[in-house]
Amino acid sequence: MARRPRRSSGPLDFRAQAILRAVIEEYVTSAAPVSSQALVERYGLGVSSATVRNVLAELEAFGYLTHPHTSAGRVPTDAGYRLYVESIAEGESPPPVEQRMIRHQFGQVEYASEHWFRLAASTLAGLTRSAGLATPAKPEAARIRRVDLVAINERLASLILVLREGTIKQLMVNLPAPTDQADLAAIAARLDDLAAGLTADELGTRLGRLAEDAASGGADEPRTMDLILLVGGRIVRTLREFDAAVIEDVFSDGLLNVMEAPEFAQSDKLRRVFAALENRAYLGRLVEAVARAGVTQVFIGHENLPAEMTEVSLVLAPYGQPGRAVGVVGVLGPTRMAYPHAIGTVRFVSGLMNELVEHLYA
Amino acid sequence: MARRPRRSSGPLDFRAQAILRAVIEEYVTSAAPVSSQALVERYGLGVSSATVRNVLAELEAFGYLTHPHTSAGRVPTDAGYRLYVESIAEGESPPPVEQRMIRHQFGQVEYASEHWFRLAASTLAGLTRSAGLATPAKPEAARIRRVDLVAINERLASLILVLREGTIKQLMVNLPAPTDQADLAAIAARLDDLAAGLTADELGTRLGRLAEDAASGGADEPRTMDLILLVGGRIVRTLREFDAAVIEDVFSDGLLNVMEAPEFAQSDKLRRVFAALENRAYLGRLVEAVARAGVTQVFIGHENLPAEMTEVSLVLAPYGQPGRAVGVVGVLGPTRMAYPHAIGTVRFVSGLMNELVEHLYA
DNA sequence: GGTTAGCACTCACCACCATAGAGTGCTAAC
DNA sequence: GTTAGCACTCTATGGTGGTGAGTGCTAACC
Repeated sequence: MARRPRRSSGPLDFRAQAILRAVIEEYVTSAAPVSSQALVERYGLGVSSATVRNVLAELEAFGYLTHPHTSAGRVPTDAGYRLYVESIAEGESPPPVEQRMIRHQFGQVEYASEHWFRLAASTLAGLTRSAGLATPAKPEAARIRRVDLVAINERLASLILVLREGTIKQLMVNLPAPTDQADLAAIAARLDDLAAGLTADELGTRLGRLAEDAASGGADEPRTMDLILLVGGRIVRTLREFDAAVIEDVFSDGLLNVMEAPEFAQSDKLRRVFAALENRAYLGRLVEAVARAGVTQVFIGHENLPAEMTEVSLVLAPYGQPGRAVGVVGVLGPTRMAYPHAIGTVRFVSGLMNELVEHLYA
Repeated sequence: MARRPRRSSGPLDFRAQAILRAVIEEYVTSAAPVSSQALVERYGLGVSSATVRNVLAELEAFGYLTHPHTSAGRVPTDAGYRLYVESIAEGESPPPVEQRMIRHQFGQVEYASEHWFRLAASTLAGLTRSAGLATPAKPEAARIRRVDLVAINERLASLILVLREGTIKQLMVNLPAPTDQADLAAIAARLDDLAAGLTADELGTRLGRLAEDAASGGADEPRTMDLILLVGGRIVRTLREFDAAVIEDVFSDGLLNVMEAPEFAQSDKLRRVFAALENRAYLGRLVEAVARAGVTQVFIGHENLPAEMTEVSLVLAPYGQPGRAVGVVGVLGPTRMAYPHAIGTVRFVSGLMNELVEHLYA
């Protein structure tokens, strides 16, 4: 039931928007319902508390605010936060001093390694006092750069796949018959030739053809050929799994920051937040959505479908090169979050990651 | 202040021990202070509640039990749990059906991969309804099995180290001058020759000698030699770091199980448990102690020094081959834990991991 | 028309008290 | 050494009244 639009063409006049903004900013710092008087005192609104009350009632009618109970102040709803967030697009970037410090820290760290993503997560956590999240950049369809086989013992070998972006997959292969390092090296060389530059599907078809040739009496010894097909099959399967996996890993840091927020003083809420963070499947889906969309997104409270996440918000930004490899960085905090600061910080870090990733494709 | 030892030579007579055991077992299931009457009703003690009360008072004087307040039942102290744990050495292994199921699950999983340790952690978590922990087996001094270099772009290469046990280390190397894959392959081959089978220290001295030879006019082109020394140095450093790291990774699962325990209903306690689990440094130290000692150990409440951990207990068991590679599996739960079950389960899983690891050295 | 002072009303919060019940410690009898 | 019995202690529960914050509404004001 929409009601009395007033004074301006939009559903919400300018003053109402300013007051909504004030309520949110006050609530973000105080964590307590905001009264009309507090708004008049702390924000130069130039009207009396009675007038503010009228506007607050209006904002509540539109669904942007609520009331815990009759004699309490106002609290923003998810819709209120949403409206607010839409109005701040860019956010507040960290001050230049901090930007330099962060750049410096990234310079200190092993390039493109796990440490990189841990650092991104912990930087975000530190700057926003929320939980920081970071996922490695992942290509859409992995391409093989190098195949290697190392004998662990005569029935067990370690298969090493280097992908185009430098990531590595390793797995153990049980050998059907005792095989020494020399034989393995030969097989690895064949596979390296065969697979270099290919995706899972391309390698799959090429192996298929090879198998046909072999059946009609190819050049190779049958035992060698069997091994090539065996290991090749494993490679294809591993790559397919990797491609299918939404997001390989979500590094997180600073969960304790979130848990210290007063809204999680009741232990069941605390538990739910924790469960939300553990639920990597869902987190992965959000992350994927952001990676696909290619723009910074904010998920607020109930917009994050699972029940555990209704009291938290996420700010996620993609980085990397669309079509080649994309990762996501972001923060997770209580819905009562300093959005401009969070958005600005996440954008800055994603920009930084962007620059850094470029070198991988230079 | 020790007091009135009675009836038997030891500080605690047989009946007192039985009652202590009963208190603990009752408390473990009920999570509430145990009254003298509950003990008489549920455990066939053959005496009246008044007699039990006398014994309880005695046990309290010895420090094995406490009182939350005058009119409450008894609760075991850490010392009480300790005495109890000392008396159950072996613990209760899982029933054969479950043992078979677990073995089967391990069979389904990628050999010696990350999944292995995740599975160990989640199996332990599931069986004990606590948090499960597992660390990969880590050698005392890593030995190189294989060195490889893959060009990412002309100024950036991926350095791949395969260690003797099949674990892999990967790092990025910035190249001082543009270098193509062919040159890299040559350098990698030289390093592979040079480093195979060596530890960090051994490789370090060998590189030192090489540098001397080169200074006095060696066979190689100086640019090649520089690169070999550069990359060689990185290898030595990486290996040293790896050796120094107490424990590479602690996989954990089922933290939510622990958080659901009623003793963590207050959110600050919950937070502390969570902080304890996050504090990998300390967990690492305990794990290392167990790896060194080579036997299953139980850490109870205050015995786990940091303040966050005073309300949790750990059961940790080593696996692997002493002197070659050792890892640790275990569980973390509230001090009010079903110790016999936890100990038995942890021992079973560590035994299983032992068997599995043996294949790596077969 | 919008704005504002004033006031009645609502409701969470707190302190206070009384009661009930659980479980002990002690004493005296067995 | 054991036990029945009882006084005692302390928590937990629920009800009560007062306080204060903050609203919503009305009527006057500009």
